[in-house]
Amino acid sequence: MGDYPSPDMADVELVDVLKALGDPVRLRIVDKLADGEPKPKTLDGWGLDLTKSTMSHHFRTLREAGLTRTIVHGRTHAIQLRRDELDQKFPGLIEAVLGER
Amino acid sequence: MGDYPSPDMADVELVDVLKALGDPVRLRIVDKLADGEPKPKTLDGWGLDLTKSTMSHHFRTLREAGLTRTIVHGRTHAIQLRRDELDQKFPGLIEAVLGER
DNA sequence: GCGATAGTTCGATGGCTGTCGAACCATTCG
DNA sequence: CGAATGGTTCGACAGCCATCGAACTATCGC
Repeated sequence: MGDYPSPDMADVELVDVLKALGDPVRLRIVDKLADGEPKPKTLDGWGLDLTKSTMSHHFRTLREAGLTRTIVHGRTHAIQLRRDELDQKFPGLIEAVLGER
Repeated sequence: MGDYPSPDMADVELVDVLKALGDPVRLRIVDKLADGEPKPKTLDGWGLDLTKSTMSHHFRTLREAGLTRTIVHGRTHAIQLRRDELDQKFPGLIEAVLGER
């Protein structure tokens, strides 16, 4: 049973969010998720040259930190930024982090 | 020759700022610096039960990440958030991080 | 059912990092 | 000068973490 629980936003701590964002790979991933739409994990456009297992590790870290949710769809997974909830809990944070582009 | 160089804000990378903030001790320190005033490193009010050397390590990390500057004043040091520069380079970030209090 | 595909998990490895105590450095004050 | 004070630096240590390859799980399509 593939089960990919995201924490309740009430339990999400700012410091853990910041720690998750304080890695170049994960910051990049979050950046690609900026528009709020779910993106397949297989996306070529991550622009990252990493193994499947390493990507999986980062996806998990983001999810457990409360930044993303995983949407299972058959044998493929999509990942989505929890934009609304994050904006409510940490106003301005996501926007600031996605800043310049 | 006590020299405590802060990096040029132009060279400061967002991911390094986030990494520096992604630690409970340093997030706390930054929080205490919120008002922009220099605070003595000896401040009792940090609320942290750590050794001198450990505090020194965190102060250095914050400075090298571009978050703070050190002001030497005789044999005492003060630390100050680089609020204006940070606001200009990463609009909204500091405010979002200082959020709830 | 069987092969292929999407993804996770596990174990190993090397590097980074938070913490401490002790030694050291610089400045002030008597 | 000499002692006390504020801080840094160094070495050691333990725990964490990014990365990889290999093994495993589950689903789709023939």
